[in-house]
Amino acid sequence: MSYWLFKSEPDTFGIDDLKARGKKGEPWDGVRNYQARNMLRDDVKKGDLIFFYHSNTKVPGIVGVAEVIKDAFPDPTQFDPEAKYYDPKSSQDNPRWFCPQVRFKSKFKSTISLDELKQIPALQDMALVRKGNRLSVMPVSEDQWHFIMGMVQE
DNA sequence: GCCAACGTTGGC
DNA sequence: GCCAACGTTGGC
Repeated sequence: MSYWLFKSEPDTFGIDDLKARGKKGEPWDGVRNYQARNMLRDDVKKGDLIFFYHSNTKVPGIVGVAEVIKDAFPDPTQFDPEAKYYDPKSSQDNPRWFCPQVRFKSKFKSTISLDELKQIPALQDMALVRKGNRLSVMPVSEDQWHFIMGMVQE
């Protein structure tokens, strides 16, 4: 099993939105970056756990945990001319973008802020805390996962 | 809202 | 294949 961190803007789709989807979860669609795509398509697997990260908000940080309930499949929004994430260069025969299905697992009592994470020496290898990083999907090591879970308030 | 960082596009 | 122009991300 692997661990991940997925970013999302709470104004667009936050952890409460995922919670509201209930058991069936939500396709993690709209990712349009090749590095992130490759991870979603090749490495993110059913059963993996995800830190849900809120970006572009007052206090950016990890707000809870989600789980992958289905391996990635072609992202339907790339084929829909009406969709924000429509990609005219993609085709049904040769889809370019993929999304796994994810489901809400838990929400932390308080956000583990980016600011806090940056101050922890054990987490300096995380892409998240490195300057200029814009990846919206990134791997989290088992050690990092457990360390961060240890910061969660009861 | 600003802007640094970085990815993508397209002319050559 | 280079690289300038442009677009997007995301912290602040």
